[in-house]
Amino acid sequence: MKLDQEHGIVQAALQKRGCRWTAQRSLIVRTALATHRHFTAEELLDLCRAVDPKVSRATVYRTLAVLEEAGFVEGLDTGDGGRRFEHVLNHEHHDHMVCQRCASIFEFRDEELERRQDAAARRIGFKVERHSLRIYGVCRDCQKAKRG
Amino acid sequence: MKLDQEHGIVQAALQKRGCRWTAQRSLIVRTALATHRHFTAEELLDLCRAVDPKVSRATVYRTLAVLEEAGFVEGLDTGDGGRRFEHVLNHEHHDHMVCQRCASIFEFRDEELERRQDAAARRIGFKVERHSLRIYGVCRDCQKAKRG
DNA sequence: GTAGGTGCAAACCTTTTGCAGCATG
DNA sequence: CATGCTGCAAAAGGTTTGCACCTAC
Repeated sequence: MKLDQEHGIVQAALQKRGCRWTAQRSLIVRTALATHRHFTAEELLDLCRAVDPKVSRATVYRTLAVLEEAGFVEGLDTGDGGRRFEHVLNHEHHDHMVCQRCASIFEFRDEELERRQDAAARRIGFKVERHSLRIYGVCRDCQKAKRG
Repeated sequence: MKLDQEHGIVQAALQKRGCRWTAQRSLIVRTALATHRHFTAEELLDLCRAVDPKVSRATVYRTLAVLEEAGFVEGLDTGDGGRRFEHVLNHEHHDHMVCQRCASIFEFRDEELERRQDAAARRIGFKVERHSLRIYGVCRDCQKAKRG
């Protein structure tokens, strides 16, 4: 199963970084990988607690921080102050369009966009670590709904 | 003076929206317009209190929300959970590079970037209202500092 | 006069932290 | 068996809200 494989990759990577592999981390990682949505920390906590009710909130936050640092998870601000995460394993980098009406998130990618961002940074000697591009607006369905 | 003129534009626009023009709003708007930095709500509060010590925190937050809705102010997440604002009056749109070491913010603009974003949105029928592009990394000075 | 704005303080929400006990490597 | 992880609960930080009073229109 693909999930087990990914789970193994994360385990190996974290252990290589000197982290211990606990039952909680295993559960949190598995749950995060299995979630094909952009989740909040609280949502992830709930999902984990459905399996093991005594996982603590602090552990979820701490594990998310580790995963983010290791590059397996990426945080994105939703523009309204909220924070959501997505796992990026076997997920090539992409940007997001966020519908302001239904909160749907659409992913897209444009190579030329990436290149030009790098070029702009190079121009002022800025070393890029990551970037975040979000386009806010109204998705096709909500435009229709409004009219209809 | 340019500031007075801008202040007048904001006043007119807010009144047209049915808002009342109070001494507090006037002060908050003037202060925000005069600040040529990316400020937090708390910093704006402090600046206002330097003039009138009894301006309340709630009023600053409420006014910032109105200004943002009216398009005079734009919020940007700093990537570390923080939120900063900038006024966008007579300020053409630009994107930001945020140094993760010294927190400096560099503004840049690339027409082709804008065009390609619009094109990507059009492709899926998404109506763009605004966008936010932030590049995180290390600025030239901090790269030097690290080496030196 | 009335709807909207204000100040205060408390509530809220999300995230972080201190600490004592526990389990991994 | 030492160090890192966990759970708990409390603290922290930023933002919002309820309410009574005030004021622009």
